[in-house]
Amino acid sequence: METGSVRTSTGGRLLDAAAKLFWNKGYASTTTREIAEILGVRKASLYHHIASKEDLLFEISVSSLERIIGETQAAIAGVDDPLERVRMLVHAHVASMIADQNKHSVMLTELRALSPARRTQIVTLRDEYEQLVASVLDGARKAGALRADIPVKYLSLSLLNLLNWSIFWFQLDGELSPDRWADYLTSLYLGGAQKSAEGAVLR
Amino acid sequence: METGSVRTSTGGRLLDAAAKLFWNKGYASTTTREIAEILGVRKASLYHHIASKEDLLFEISVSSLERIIGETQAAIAGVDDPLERVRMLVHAHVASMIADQNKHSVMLTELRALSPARRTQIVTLRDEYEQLVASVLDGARKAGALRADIPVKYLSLSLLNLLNWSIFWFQLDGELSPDRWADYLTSLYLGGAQKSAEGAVLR
DNA sequence: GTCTATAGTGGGATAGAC
DNA sequence: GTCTATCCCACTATAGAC
Repeated sequence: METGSVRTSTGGRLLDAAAKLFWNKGYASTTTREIAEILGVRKASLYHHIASKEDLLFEISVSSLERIIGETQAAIAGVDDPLERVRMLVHAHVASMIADQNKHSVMLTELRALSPARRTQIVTLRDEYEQLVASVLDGARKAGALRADIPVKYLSLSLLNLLNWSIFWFQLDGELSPDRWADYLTSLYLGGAQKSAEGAVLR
Repeated sequence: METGSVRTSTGGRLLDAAAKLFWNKGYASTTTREIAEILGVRKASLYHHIASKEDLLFEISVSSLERIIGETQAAIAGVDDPLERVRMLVHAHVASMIADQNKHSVMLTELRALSPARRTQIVTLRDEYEQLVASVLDGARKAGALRADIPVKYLSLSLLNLLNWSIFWFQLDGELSPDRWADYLTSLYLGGAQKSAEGAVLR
């Protein structure tokens, strides 16, 4: 986790502070002064830890994606039942996303602000994750557990829409726990919203 | 449509040009000079048509929401069957969204950049639309067509996630037509991804 | 590792001629 | 309705002391 860069106290808090501001105000509208204020230092001091503001956005994006990829892979490792793999994936995605809500939101919405070279790196990581999701679904489809009349590509994009964009309204302090939301999502995604699906795959 | 403000040639193209740039680069990173360049004028000339850059973002958001509200209401008016109303809503939403892709994307992602007073106005319009969706779903649920084991609030948020965030990867020139995507979405949302749903509500 | 001070740039918006 | 010229401001990043 900490390999490759020194993480002092200020350095460690830097990413979280930046993610919070980038998410609340947007990357371009957040000033280095505001980030420094949260950390209790002057803005010039930031440049001892980073080379540029864009570094922060890049590291936030990488960190968010590596976490979600790692935790999702871990959750489905060793699980054989095709539909159970889907359930595990949904739960891991929701949990990881909510544990890292600011970073994840920023990664999803601020890709445009990165330089082309770094944007490519993030897109590659995203593709890697989308491939993981698609392969879980494709496995379930090949096992006869998922419908075959809609291309896996769109089954996959739909699940990602449901998963990713929950983050914009999900409130940790609300009445809904991450696990319960993951249950709703799984049941709805697999069983549908129709009456006949009532109780489907809800545990 | 044109009531309340004069829409000269430059004025009319202004919103579209701004929406395109705001979507490609983000609101904060788009300069008035770039907008002017597209229109073939100097940036000072923009201020004959608008009072501020923020005006553009506000008008884009209002225009996008009024369109989607209007077209969705029109699509379900006079339709009685509860599930058919859901289908109509999905088709109208997808069509309207894609016809106005830049504006709609900007409305969804740049809310933060508006001043509090104007943000409130946009949030009110969004709430109005979400109420419309929730009421269609609630009608179907009360008619016994939708499951009752998941609160309508979450049935509604899930459908909005599926609908709204398609816009970020949907390509009009791709192999998928808006109507076909709406069919997939309807079938998936109502019937689910499981094998047993195969062919569900697909026309 | 943090500070003060400032360089250097580019932004939104305005003045006033045409 | 568009232009040139410019104001004023805030930003990122750097220099160099401590």
